[in-house]
Amino acid sequence: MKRMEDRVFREFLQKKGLKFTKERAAILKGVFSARGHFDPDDLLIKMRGKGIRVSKASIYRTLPLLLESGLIEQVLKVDKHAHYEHTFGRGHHDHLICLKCGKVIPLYSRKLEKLQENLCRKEKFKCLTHTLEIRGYCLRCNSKSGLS
Amino acid sequence: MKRMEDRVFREFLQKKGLKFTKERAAILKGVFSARGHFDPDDLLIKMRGKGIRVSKASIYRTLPLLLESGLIEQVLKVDKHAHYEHTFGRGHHDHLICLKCGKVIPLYSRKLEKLQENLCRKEKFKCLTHTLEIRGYCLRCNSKSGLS
DNA sequence: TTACATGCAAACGGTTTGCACCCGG
DNA sequence: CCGGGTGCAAACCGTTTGCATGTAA
Repeated sequence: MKRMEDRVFREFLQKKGLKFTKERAAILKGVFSARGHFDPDDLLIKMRGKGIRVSKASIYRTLPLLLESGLIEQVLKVDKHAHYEHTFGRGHHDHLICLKCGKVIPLYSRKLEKLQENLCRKEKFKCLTHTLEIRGYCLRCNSKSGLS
Repeated sequence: MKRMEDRVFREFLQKKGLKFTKERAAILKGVFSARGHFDPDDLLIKMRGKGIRVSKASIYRTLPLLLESGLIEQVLKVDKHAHYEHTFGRGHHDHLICLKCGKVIPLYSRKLEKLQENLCRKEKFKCLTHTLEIRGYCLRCNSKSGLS
């Protein structure tokens, strides 16, 4: 009774000429038994608690692979290496971020802001600020390269 | 010919019983002469380049004040201390994050997703993924406390 | 005059890396 | 058998902090 995500990951690794080791299998299992968010350390502690021994390094090396394979998403990147921009006298806006050239394109949509407000109201959540980052390829990079 | 943001910052500091030092004035000026994004180190280097001497520590201590005063916004918090969640077999969703209790409430809106797609199309941006984080107070925390 | 601020350098802490050994294909 | 993987511990590096000194109000 193999789990679906096992197959996905295995095939992803195979395609890249990488190996499906028992450590990677264990990490995958740990990730998928997490109920909500986790950070690498959470994961390590939880696995240790279950008597599974993997190194912190392996976790750090495996998570990007899971990310790349689409099995997990990165959320809530907090605190470290902060970037800022001054907004006084300018409006709030969100960002389109090109994954190839790193260009950051500001984006503002009144409709988008309104919609977010409505959603918060529906959840009875008092919204103070928000950050929207859309990642992908800008026109220039998208046309330049055949594919990702 | 004092700049508007000087006044705003000065008043903000005064209200908190803090001082408007020449270093803080210099940092403010540096921040407002930045064209786009910057990180603390960018700022330091740029200021050094102009012969302005402030310590890295002062920059790190001043940016949160500027943030709190509403003069700048934090964007693109990258890389460090990453959080993940597995998404395979579950849908993509965004997050409401309570600044008091830290609770994370998943949020999904088809309308929101669609709108983002449209905006990208308009910008000729090939969207791959996005992250939306709305920060504020959850129902429980918002009603519990008098004010922010 | 007296908190509060500054600069410096050391400490912190999450993440990455070098290396010797291990193992999946 | 071999190229990639692992664990360990050290290195990294952005950020924070302790402390002696400086200064705005």
